[in-house]
Amino acid sequence: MNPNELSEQEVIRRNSLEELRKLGIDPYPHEGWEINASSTEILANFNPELKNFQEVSIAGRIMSRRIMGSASFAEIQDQFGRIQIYIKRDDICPGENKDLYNTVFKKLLDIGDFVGIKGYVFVTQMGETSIHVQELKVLSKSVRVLPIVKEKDGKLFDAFTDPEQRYRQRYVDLIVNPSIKEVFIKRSKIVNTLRDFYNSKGYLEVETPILQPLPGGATARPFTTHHNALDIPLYLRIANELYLKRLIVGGFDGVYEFAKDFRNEGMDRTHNPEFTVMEIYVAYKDYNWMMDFTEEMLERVALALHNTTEVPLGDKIIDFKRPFKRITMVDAIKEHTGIDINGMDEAQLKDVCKKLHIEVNETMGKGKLIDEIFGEKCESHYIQPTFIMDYPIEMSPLCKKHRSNPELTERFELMVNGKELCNAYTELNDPIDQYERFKSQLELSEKGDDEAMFIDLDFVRALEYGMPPTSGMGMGIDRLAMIMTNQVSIQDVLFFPQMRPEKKAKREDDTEAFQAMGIPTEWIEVIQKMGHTAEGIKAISPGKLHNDLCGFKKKNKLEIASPTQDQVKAWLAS
RNA sequence: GACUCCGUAGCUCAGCUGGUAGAGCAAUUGACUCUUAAUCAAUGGGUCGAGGGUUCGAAUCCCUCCGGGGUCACCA
Repeated sequence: MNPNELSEQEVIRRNSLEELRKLGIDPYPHEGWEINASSTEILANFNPELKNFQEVSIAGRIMSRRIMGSASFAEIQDQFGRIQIYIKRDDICPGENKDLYNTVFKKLLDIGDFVGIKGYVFVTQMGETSIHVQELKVLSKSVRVLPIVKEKDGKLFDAFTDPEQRYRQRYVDLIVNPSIKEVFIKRSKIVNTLRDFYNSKGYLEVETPILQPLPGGATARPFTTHHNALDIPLYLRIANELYLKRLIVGGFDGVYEFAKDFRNEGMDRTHNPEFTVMEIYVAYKDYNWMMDFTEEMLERVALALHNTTEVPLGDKIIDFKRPFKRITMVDAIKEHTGIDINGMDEAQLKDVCKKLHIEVNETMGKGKLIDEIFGEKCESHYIQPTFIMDYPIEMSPLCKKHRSNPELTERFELMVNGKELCNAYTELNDPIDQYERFKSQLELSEKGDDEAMFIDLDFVRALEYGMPPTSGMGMGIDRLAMIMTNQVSIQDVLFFPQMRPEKKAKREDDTEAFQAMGIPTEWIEVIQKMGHTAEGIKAISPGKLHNDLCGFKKKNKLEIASPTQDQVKAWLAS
């Protein structure tokens, strides 16, 4: 069927628009509607003895209707929830004219329409708090049919669960699956809690460029774009680290940013091309201080959301109670493989990898090898929040060398549920060392590592002016939201996860081309309805086209003469 | 990228080893003044994701493509 054609129910709803207008009712009125109560507020606080809520005015979507002759029940859904309304014909139509009830409410309104109602709250014989409607107004008509989800005793019937439709049409998901809203309300609360925490310490929220001439601060493939006036390539940021540290150089002692980062890499349950990262940099601190800070921060978030440090996640409970376990990377590997890699060279590490059945290749240096061992054998074991400390220097070109071991850096990652949640350094502020590190990244890149960092000379210049000792930390907000709201997929904590665009139905108007082929006008119409193009139709066998056309005619009972097989052959031959 | 499963009415789903497309909700018409997955009666609604093949005959079997889910790989 032609996608531009309306379904039966859509036609009916569009007709209702006209019927409403004929009755002098604007289905899309301009003026607002005063709201003095919400569904949840009424349900929580109504008390028949107090006689409160006797003049309520609310607005929302009609989500169900039960019509019984001259009285009806319906459910109205507002921002917070649903409440039942009771409509009696003679109450909303006190005079002779019963159109508002008989025609407008019963026939022209549908599930999904917005209405405003005024009335008083009461409890029905079945014991449900409801609004007795005294005034009803159409606020906005819906001409597309919502999925109908019903619920009884907490059980859902015909739930709207198809992930593709839920993500592509999130608005529908939010309307019919109210629990989805909760996830995003919690996400907002997470961000607010973090922001309040940082502000209470006196740190400054800042904004830094998303369009960057050099994509720095992380190892990842960027999206590339182009600035026309400057005629230069620009990259969407993969991290904001280097800009925030420039601000520390500039004299701010604490800066943070909630940043959308963009990485042109694979997508799966935990990766979306654009995602949100919070990065914070604090002067005169080191990574030990940052571990304490991170613990306090996450404990606060857990308490703000759950009133306890224990957070359910799948079949596990994650406990964010301070302090978290701390272990060095070398000890973590020792713990899970029994092998002490301390002091090993590249060849020895490769042997270890072989013994552990970890694939290696020529481009891998010491750092990468250690990272592989950790990733394969250790990472997934850290379910409860655990700081993994002291990473190999090759993997951390922006991080200060360890104060007691020059092969390591003062870096930690916080593992939760077997995944990285935070990443933090004692920041490298030695400009000479930083330049050398950038240069060795260049060597890695020449060796074939396609995600080694670019040299950012302006950043080195900034460090040359002097940066105070600083510790910085980055945290994936999407991942934090997944943990705190018990979701397994990043798509469930993003309103609009990236999807392949929907295939557009081609609507080419090839009327002239069809005419040139000698096809009669009445059949051109049919061919277009069947979705054929002038080019495409030539690839169809004349026999099949003949059959299809005659079949279409029969099916739709068209009063036009069938073409002969030879005629069809002639059209296609031209 | 590999493997695997899925795509049937507005929605949720049946449809066996090929033989004229089914149900519930929603819709339409009617009944009904406290219902709540309201109920009762009647009615309409589908080129079964797209294209090709096998066959007298394909929603069903085969191939290609499109879209999506899951697992893995790559990637933080």
